[in-house]
Amino acid sequence: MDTTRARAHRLTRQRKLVLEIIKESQGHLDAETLYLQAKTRHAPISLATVYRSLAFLKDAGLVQEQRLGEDHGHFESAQTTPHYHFTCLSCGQVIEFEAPQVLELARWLSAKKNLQVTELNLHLSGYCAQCAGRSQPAAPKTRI
Amino acid sequence: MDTTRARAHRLTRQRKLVLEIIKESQGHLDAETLYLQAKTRHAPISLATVYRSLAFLKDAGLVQEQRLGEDHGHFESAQTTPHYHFTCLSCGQVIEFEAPQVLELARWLSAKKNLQVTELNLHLSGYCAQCAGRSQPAAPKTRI
DNA sequence: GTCCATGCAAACTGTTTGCACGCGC
DNA sequence: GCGCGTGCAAACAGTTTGCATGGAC
Repeated sequence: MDTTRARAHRLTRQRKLVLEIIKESQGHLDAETLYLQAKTRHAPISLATVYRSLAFLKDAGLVQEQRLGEDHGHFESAQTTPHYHFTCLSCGQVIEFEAPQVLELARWLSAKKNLQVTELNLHLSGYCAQCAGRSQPAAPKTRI
Repeated sequence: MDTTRARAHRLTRQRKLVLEIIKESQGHLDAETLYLQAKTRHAPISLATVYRSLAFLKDAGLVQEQRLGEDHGHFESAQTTPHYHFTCLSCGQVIEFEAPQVLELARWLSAKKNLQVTELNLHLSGYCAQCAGRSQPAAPKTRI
């Protein structure tokens, strides 16, 4: 009945572990990698629990999920400064960058079309400085 | 040996059909919907062929794939003017919009970090004008 | 002691693939 | 008629879920 009543959540070893690994890695882990990293540590954890913990932490606003052009999700520690991602199609490295213009754009759109924007996802891909130097196989159909 | 030699591609009924449906729909179909629409027409086609045709057409630059925050892909006819998408989390409608600033942003980033950007994906979600009017269940954790 | 969280395995969704047949060229 | 495209079903990856047990509070 009382929907405002906070549910009793438990801070288990596994949840702490998942959050810890994400924070330490500083990167963009997928669930599988996270699971494997957890295994290399002593802690026993199952893949299902990794997913459940991630869902929990995401819901709590402690981690964020990203879709970096792959068919599976990547997770990173929630940050205060919004930032975006560039993925190199050749070497796979992910570069983070800030771009305040994006928020302006969101506000502009918000006002123009009267939308309430709650999520924003900007993802670029292409070739990083190093990889662009090497000869690309044919013209990498530049669509932009 | 001759990598520049064009492969002989065939324009089969199924491929024509897939392209036709995408063009007519004007929308953002996923493979399943596309498959069902094809079935309602006379044409016999399998889901596997839908995927294969989409891959083919995508490769040919005739259709583009979008990830609209869902766990599955959406496809639309390739357009000359770049545009982006907003998905309403409440009613599910997809709103397209143009935003030249985005390309400027990409160029800016390209120059600043010396990247070669070939793909750009900007996706917003939140609540549309109609849905934002109705009372939302609690504060829709606005992260932006 | 109560209940939520976990582990396991099975289910599930979206997508891809191997192989034999069919059909565009 | 050659060889690519198709259909079918099975395989696949990532993710979710049912149920019995375990552990946080």
